[in-house]
Amino acid sequence: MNTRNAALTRSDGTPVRVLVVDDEPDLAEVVTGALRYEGWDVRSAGSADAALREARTFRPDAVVLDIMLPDRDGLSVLRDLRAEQPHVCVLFLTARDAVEDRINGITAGGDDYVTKPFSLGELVARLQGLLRRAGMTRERAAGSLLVVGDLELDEDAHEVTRGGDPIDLSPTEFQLLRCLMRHTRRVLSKTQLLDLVWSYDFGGQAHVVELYISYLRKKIDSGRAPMIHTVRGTGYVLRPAHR
Amino acid sequence: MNTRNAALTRSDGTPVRVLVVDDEPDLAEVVTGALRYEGWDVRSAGSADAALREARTFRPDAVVLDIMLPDRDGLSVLRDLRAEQPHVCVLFLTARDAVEDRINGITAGGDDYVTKPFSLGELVARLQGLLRRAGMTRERAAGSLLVVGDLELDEDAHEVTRGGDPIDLSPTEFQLLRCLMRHTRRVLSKTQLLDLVWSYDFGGQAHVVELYISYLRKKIDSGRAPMIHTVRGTGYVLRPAHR
DNA sequence: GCAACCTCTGAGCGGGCTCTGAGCCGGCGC
DNA sequence: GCGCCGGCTCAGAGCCCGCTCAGAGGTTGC
Repeated sequence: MNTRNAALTRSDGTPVRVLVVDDEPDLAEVVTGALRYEGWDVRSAGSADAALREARTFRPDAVVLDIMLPDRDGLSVLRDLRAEQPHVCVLFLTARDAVEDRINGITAGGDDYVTKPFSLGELVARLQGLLRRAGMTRERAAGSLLVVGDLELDEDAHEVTRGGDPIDLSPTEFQLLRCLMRHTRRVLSKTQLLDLVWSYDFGGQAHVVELYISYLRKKIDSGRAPMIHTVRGTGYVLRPAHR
Repeated sequence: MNTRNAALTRSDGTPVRVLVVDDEPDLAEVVTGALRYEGWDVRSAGSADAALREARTFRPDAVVLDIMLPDRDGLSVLRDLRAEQPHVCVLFLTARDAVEDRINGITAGGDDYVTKPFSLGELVARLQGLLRRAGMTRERAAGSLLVVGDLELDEDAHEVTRGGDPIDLSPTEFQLLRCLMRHTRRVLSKTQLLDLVWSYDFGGQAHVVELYISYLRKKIDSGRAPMIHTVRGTGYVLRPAHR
C-alpha cells in the first residue's frame, strides 16, 4: 500500500480495478507500476481487441486508454466498452498535437484525458477524480479535500489553505504538495518525487525538487510550525505541525 | 455526480430516465455520456423501431430524438411514442435548415428542439427545462434560477444580474457563464468548457475560451470584486466574490 | 440591402513559471 | 580542526501561458 491512508477501494471493500491499454510496453509498464503502487488491482492490454476481451472478464472500474492504438480508433473502443459496462470510467492518453477532434465532447461525458508526456502524479490524480465523481469509491464522502493538520488542499477547486489562510501555488508547487499530502508521514525520495510530479521524459536533475521544496516552505511553513521536514540523505516528509 | 447540486431525480427519488435516439454512433455516444454524467439513467437506440421497442420496456421520462432517422420520420415516431406514453417529454435534434413549420407544431405541444450542431451544455439545459416544466422532477421549486454570491442567472428568462444590475450577454457568453455557475468552486479546464459550451464539431482552439472569459470578466467583474479566477495551467473557477 | 452584432483568427505583449548555475551553510567524517 | 558532501537559497535567462486588441467573415434583424 502506498499511503497511510487506506488505499482507494470500491464500495464493497475490494481494491479498485484498472485496465491499462497501451501499445508501448515501456510506458504501459510504468503506468501499471504507478497504479499498483496506489494499491489498485491493475491489468494491461496492448491492443483494442485485447482490451475488450480483458474487460469482459476483468470488469474494471476504470480504463486508461491510449487513443492512438494500432488497430482501432479510441472513440469506437469507448463505445464498445460502454456498451457492455455503461459505468466504466475512461482516462484517455493522447499526444499533445494529436488530432483531438476525434475525442470532442469526451470531457462532457465525465471522462477525461491527459496529454503525453504526462506526470504519473497527474495521471493518478485524474483517475482518482474520475472514480470519485463516479461515486465508485468509498471516499465519496470525503470529496476532493486532502487534510493534514491545519493544511487543506481541495483538488477540485484547486484551493490550498493553512489555518484558514488561502495560499496560492504555481502548478508544479501544487502537484508537489498534493503528492506530499497523499503520502503523509512517509518519506519520499527526491527521485520518487521527480517521477511523480515531473513528466516521465523530464531530463533534469533532482536539484529542482530541492528548489520547489524551498518554494513550498516559503509559502506554507514560513512563520509557523514547519510541516515539511527533510530527512538528510533520504528525502522529504510532510507531517502535521506536531502540537 | 457532476455538479455540487444533487442529481436531478424524479419525484419518487429514482434517477430521471432518458432515451437517446440517433443513428450516428459517435454522436449518440457523446450525448449519452453527457446525460449520464448528469446522473440520469440513459439508454440509446439507433433506429426508430429500436427506439419504440426500447421505450416500451424502459419507460423513459424524456426522449432525445433525431428527426432524421434512416427508417422512419421523426414525427411519426413522436406520434407512436405519445400513443403509448402520453406524458413523455421529447427533445428533437434537427438540422439547421430543417422545415421549420413542422417544428413549430411540435414546440406548441410543450416539446422542444435543438439544431445540429449543438453544444452539450445547451442540450442538457434544454432537457432539464423540459423536465422541470413537465413537473417531472424534484427541483420544480428551485426553478430555473442559478445563484452564486450576488450573481444571478435565470435559465428560462435568459436574464443575468449582478448585485441587482442587469447584464446582457451574447448567447455564447451566456452559456459559458451558465456552465461556470453550474460548477461553482470547481476548476473547469478550457477543454471541458469547449466540450460543454461549443458545438461538438467545433474544430477551433482553446484560445476562444480565453477570449470569451475576457468578455465575461468585462461584463461581470469589471469594477467589482472578481468572481472569475484563472488557475494557471489548469482552467477557470467561479467563486463568490471577496473573502 | 444595410447595419449591428456576434464569433472567431491572428498577432503582440506582459508576466509568471520553470529551470540552470553558483555560492553558502551546516553536518559529518577523517 | 579541516574538508567534503548534501541541502538551501538567490539571481537571472528563457519560455510559455494567458490576456487583449484589431479586424475579417458571417449572421440577424430592420
